[in-house]
Amino acid sequence: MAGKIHLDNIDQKILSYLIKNARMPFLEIARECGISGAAIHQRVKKMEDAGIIDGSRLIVKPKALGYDVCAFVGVSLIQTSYYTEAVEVIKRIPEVVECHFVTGDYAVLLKIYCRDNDHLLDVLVNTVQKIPGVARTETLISLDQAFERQVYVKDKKTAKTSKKGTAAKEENE
Amino acid sequence: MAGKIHLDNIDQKILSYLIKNARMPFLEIARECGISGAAIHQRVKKMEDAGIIDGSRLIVKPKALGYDVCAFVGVSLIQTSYYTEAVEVIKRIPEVVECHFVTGDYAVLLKIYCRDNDHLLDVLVNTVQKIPGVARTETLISLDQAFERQVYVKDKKTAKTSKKGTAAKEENE
DNA sequence: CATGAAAAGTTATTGGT
DNA sequence: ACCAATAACTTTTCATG
Repeated sequence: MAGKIHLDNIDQKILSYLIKNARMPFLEIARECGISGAAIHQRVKKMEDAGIIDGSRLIVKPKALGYDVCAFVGVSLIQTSYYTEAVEVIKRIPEVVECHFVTGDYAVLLKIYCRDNDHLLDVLVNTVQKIPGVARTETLISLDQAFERQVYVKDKKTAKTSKKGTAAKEENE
Repeated sequence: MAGKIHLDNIDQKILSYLIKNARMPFLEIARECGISGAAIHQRVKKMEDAGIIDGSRLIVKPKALGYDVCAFVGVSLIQTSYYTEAVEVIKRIPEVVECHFVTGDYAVLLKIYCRDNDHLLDVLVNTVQKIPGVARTETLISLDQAFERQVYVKDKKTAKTSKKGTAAKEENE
C-alpha cells in the first residue's frame, strides 16, 4: 500500500534502532539522532502510514515455550492452482509460522515449530497432508538456527549525538 | 539460558499481546488481564531474565526498503565440520536474515533478501559460493510470502476484562 | 519538516500485605 | 505474587516557524 517513499538517513537510523528494540523510547532515539521527540513521532507515523513499518513483535524463544523442533516443509501440490485455497487452510495451522510460494521442486515452503518429533509427525500426517491439493511433503529439520534477524537497514553513523541542531541535514527529500 | 519456567495463563496472555504488538503499553495489558501494571512489569521482567523473551523487533516490509526478492538457499558443504566456521562468515552477509543447519540434501539453509535477481546472483556467486567449505547451492525463490508470524501462544479468553479483582486466579504456580 | 510546551499517559520503583 | 502510590519519563497533540 502506498507508493515509494524516500527514506533519508534519519528515517533509516530510526528503523535501525527499532528493528533491534521495538520498545526503544522515541525520546531516546531523538537524542541519538539529534532531533526532537515529536519529529521522531511524526516520522514513525509517516512510515507506518506508508506501510513501511508493519507493526512490531516481541520475540519469544520457541524452546522456552516447549517448541523444541523447527522444520522446513516443502509441499508439492497436485496443481499450482490449489495454492490460494491451500494457504487459507495453512493459515489456520498454529504450528506454521511462515508460508511461501516458491520456485523449484515444491510449490509451497513452510516453516513449522513443534514440541517434538511426534508432534511434527502428527502435524504432517494429520494436518498438512490432508489439505486439498497437497500431493506430498519433504521435511528438513533444523538442527540449529544460527540466527534470525530483520532485513538490513543502513545504520549510518553520520548523524551524531548532538545537543542542539547539528546533523539532520543529509538529504531530506 | 535458565531452565524451564512455568508460564501460567496470565503470562501466556501477556505474551500473546506483546507478540502481536511489542509496544502495547503494560498498563493496557494490565487492564485486559485484570491485574496491576506493576505485576505486568514484574512478570515481563521475569520472563526476560528467564530467557523466554528475547527482545522485540519492529517489522519492516522488505519491499518498502527496496528488497523485492526473497529466496531460500540450500547450501551444501564439502564437510559438515565446516559449519561453525561458515556461520561466522554468513553472519556478516547483510542480505541473509536466517541461517539454519538442516537435515537432508543440504547442510545449511539460508533465507535471503535482495533488491532484485541481479543482486541475488551477485550474493550467491560472489559471496556465498566463496565461503570456505561451500560446495554448491540451490536456490528457491519465494514468489509470495503468504504470512510470517511468531510461534503460537495460547491466547486464553479466560481472564476477562474486569474492573477490579476478578480473574487472575487460574493456576498460579 | 521541524520545534517547544503542555496534557495525558506510561514505566519503574518502593514499601507493604 | 500482588497492590497502591509515587516520581520520572514518554507519548501525543498543537500552534508556530
